[in-house]
Amino acid sequence: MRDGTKTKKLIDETALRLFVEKGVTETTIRDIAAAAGIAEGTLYRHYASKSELAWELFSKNFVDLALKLDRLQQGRRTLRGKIEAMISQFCAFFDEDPVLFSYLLLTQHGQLRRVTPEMPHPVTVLKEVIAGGMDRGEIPQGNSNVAGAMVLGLVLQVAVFKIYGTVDQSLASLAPTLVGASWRVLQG
Amino acid sequence: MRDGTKTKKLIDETALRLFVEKGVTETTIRDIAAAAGIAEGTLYRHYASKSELAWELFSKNFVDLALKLDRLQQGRRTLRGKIEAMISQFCAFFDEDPVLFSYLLLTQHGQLRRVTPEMPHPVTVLKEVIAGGMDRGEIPQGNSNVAGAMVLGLVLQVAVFKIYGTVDQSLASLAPTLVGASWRVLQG
Amino acid sequence: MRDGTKTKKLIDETALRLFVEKGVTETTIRDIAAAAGIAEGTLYRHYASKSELAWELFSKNFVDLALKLDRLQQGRRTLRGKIEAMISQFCAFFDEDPVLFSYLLLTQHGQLRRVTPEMPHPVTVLKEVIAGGMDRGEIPQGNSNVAGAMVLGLVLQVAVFKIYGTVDQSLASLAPTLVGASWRVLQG
Amino acid sequence: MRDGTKTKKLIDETALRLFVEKGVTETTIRDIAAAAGIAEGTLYRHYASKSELAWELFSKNFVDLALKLDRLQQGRRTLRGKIEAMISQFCAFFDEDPVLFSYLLLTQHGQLRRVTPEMPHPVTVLKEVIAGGMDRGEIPQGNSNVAGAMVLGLVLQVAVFKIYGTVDQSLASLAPTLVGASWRVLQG
DNA sequence: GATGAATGAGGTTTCATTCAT
DNA sequence: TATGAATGAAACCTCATTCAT
Repeated sequence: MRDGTKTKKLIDETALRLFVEKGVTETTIRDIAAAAGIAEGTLYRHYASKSELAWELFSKNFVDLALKLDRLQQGRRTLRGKIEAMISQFCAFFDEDPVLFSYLLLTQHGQLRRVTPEMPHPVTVLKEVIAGGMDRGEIPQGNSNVAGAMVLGLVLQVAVFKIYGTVDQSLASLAPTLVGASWRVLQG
Repeated sequence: MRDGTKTKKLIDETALRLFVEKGVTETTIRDIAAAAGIAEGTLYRHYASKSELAWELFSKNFVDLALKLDRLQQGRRTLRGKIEAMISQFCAFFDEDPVLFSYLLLTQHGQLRRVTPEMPHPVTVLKEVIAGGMDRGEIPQGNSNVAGAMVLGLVLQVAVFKIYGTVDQSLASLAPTLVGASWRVLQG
Repeated sequence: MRDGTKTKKLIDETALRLFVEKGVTETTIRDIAAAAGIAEGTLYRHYASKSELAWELFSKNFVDLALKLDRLQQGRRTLRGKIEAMISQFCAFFDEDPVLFSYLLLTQHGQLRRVTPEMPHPVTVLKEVIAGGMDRGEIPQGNSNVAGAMVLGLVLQVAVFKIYGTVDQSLASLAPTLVGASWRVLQG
Repeated sequence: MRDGTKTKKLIDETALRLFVEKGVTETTIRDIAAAAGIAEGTLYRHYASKSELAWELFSKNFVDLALKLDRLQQGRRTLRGKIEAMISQFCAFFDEDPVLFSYLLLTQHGQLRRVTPEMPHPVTVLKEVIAGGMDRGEIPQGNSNVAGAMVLGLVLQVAVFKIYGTVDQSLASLAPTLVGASWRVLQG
């Protein structure tokens, strides 16, 4: 019997690439099928609809990232250590699979409406790590939502510039800079 | 003589609001016409196409922002002053017209492909301001693209959190925090 | 401006004819549009979907028939008179617009699931007329549902045979026969 | 040796039930396979196509009914006896397998186009029985097609009401009523 | 016989745009 | 300038059927 797993993986990779290249709405089922070398109907054996495909691609990896970051954070004691671990690993993940991270970054606003509060969320992880640091007196007290947003934005915007080619170094090589800057931001 | 200017303004406001609420692709000409209380065909008296409408709404305001920021920056001597002026005015603009800024922020990745290098660009302004500060020795030398990205991201992500309701203060009230954090970031 | 009323009427007539000729599911939007000489999209200016079209064609005429029968029935005093009026007029209606009645008869089981109890219903009219006759002692007491079914079936099956060509007289010419038979049925 | 007969029976029963519940066109091969717990492809080991399945289910049972009715009719001398035997047995059959009879009744108009004149047909049996009665002077002369339609409709519509729940007695318990009414109808 | 992934033709529907009024 | 019915290309999706296992 033919093995569906391989086909599904092919669909995932192809769709991800096209979604990043042209945007989700601009990518048609035909595009994906043609690029993957499968029939249009085949896609529907694996996903109920195009938006389900876009959503699964987003949410699976989004949750996955949150869980990974959380695990990393838990491996360190201090806020500085946690920030260091999360940022440098984020950079490493990004460099490993830039297409995936482009997808997560560029389509976030389209998909984020569907994220439920129960889903593990990278932003929540970061926010709570920072709040913990404030509680332990490692950094001054402050609004952890705002602090989280600033650290997050600082890192993500550099990633966006990398995607657009405005920045050309690898993210990993910029990790120390990002960690340093984040740390200084938190000294508010 | 029927006053086309009023109709155009109505279209602009309605489209902007719907684009933010549902996304550009998800908003149909019919939606806009219905919400504005005009006929579908009328829209084409004022814009050549839907994407022209989306683009004009984006580019006009985007360039306008760049020019405003540039004027502000020119009114100050020091990098610190320039940063202060730009960030606090950005916050004020945002608070004045959150819908417009939501549009600029949330649809940026869709429209940015069409931005030409000649167009005045907020990012360029910021980058050059920072480069100037480095040249004048006000902050340590470094990669001004990366530094610009970090400052930009820090501010914009707080704005995004404000849009999503994660942060609830006015941006203006957060301006000093943002300026302080930006300044510390630049001490790389 | 173009007048949509004419187009809608054209759609109605064409769809009705094709639905009868080939069945609702077997008739495609393309078929209807081609036969009516309009674009496929045009149909959707007048009906939200194909099934909405099929349903409106059914329910409007179904309710209409019920109301007409009820009005006829109210014009007569006795059960015999009411039955006479309803059956002979039903036959006249049928002869006038056999396509419409074929549609009502042949698609009834597909559409009947959507009929709500509040909708005026030919069967209800008939049943209540018969129940009234029983109450007034014009015919023996009995189960008015069963009696209604028998009278209804007797008339409709002849109509069905007429549609299939098994019977070739006009229904109007058979009306006296149907009235007589119905009356004898009710002497249960 | 795997027993294909069992699978076929399973398909038949499942398909029949679903065809009645949702209609033939509205039931997919997938529906049937899922409900029967078999693979989609398996169905094609037993039937050449879906419409073949629907047709066999219809025609086999339709012809079967015609033959049974004919045998019953032949066992009686008088028209009254023949009518009595056919109607009461029809009621018994219906009560035994309401799903099957629902299928025959509700899908008849879809399948009837495919019935050939050579096929034994319940309507033909009934018509000829009535014609015989007229010939023997048991009932007044008349149009046997019309008379057949009336008797048929009278019985079938009660069955339809039973299917829809408007009538709740068993058909068998209504058989005497139906026979009596039919007999009175034939006194035209 | 049985499986179920894959096919692809064809269906329904959407929607930016045009054009007669 | 404004209208809104009409267009038609193209999107998404369904599903009977095939075929490699």
